[in-house]
Amino acid sequence: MVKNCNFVEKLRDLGLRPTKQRVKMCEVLFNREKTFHFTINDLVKLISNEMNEKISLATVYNTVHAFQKKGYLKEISINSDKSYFDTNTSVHHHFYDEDTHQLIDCDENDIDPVNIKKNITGKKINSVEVLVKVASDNQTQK
Amino acid sequence: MVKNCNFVEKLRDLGLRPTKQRVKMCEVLFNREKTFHFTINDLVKLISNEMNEKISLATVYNTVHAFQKKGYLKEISINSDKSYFDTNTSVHHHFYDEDTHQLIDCDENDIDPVNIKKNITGKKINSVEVLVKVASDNQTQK
DNA sequence: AACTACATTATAATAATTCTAAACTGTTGA
DNA sequence: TCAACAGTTTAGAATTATTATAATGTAGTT
Repeated sequence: MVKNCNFVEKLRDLGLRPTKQRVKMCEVLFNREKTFHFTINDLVKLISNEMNEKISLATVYNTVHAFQKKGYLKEISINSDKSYFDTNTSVHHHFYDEDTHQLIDCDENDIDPVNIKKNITGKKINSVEVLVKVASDNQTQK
Repeated sequence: MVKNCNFVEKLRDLGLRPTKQRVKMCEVLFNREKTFHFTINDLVKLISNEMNEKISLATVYNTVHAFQKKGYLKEISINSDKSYFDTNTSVHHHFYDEDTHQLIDCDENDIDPVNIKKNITGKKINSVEVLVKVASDNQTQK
C-alpha cells in the first residue's frame, strides 16, 4: 500500500503538480495489488462511487492523458469505440474477451517474443502489441 | 479486374442482396491489385470523389459492417478515434505509422507466427493481431 | 501575502457512430 | 408479369466518446 505522500513525490518526479485531483486519481489507480485495466468511463464511476469524490470529466481525461504521456499509464490498442488504459506499463500483451469486454494481461510466459524481420526505413519501432481476441466457444453446445 | 456480375454473385453467395449501393462499394473496395486499408470516412470520400456517386453515410456503415460480418472485410485494431478496415482478410499483421496514420501490411515473412501458450477456459481464440507502431526516427538528426 | 503559471471546471463543440421511421427495391411465387 | 413482403436505403435525429473554451481556482515561488 503506497502512502499518499509517495504519490505526491511521484507526481513531482514526473513533473506534474500534485493537485488534490491527481493524488485522488493515483489512489484509485495505483493503490492496487494487481494491474488494472479501465476506460475513462470506468474510472469516472469508480471515483464517484468507490471514493465518493467528484472530479470533472475533463480533468479525468486531462489527468489520464498526462499520466500516459509521462509513462505512468499505458494505452492499449483495441478496436473499439473507446480507449482502454493499463496500470501495467511494462511490455506485455493482452487477451480481450469480446463477450464481457474485459482485458486480461498476458505475462511474458504466455506469449513468445514477437520476432519482427521487416523494418521501415527512417522509422523506429515504438511498440509491438499482440491482442488475442477471444469469445465464448459455442461450437460444443450448439 | 473482377466484373460487376461477379460482385453480384459474390454478394448473393454471402447472403446479401446485390443492391446498387453494395455493388458500387464492391467496385471501389475490391477492384484493386493491392490490399486496401481505409476508414469509413476515406471510403465515403472515395465514393463521392472517385466514383461520383452518392451513397448515404448510414448505408456505408451498414454495408461495411455487413461485409465484415460475412468475412469479406477485416477490421483492424488500432487505438484510435476511428475504425480501420482491410480488404485483405487473411491472417496477417500491420505496421502503423504514427506520423502519417497509415497502415502497412506485414506479409507472413515479416513476422514469425505468434505462439500463444495460455488459453482461457470456455473461450476460443477469434483473432491474433500484432500491431507494430512506428514513427520517424528523430534521434539521429536531433 | 501576492504573483504567476499551471489546473480544474462546467459547458459547448466536435467527431464517430448508431438509431429511427419512412420510402424504396430485390426476390419470390401466383 | 406483377403483387407482396422482407430486406435496404435514406435523411436526419440521437448517442457516445472526446476535445476545446474561457472563467475560476490553486500550487509554488518571491
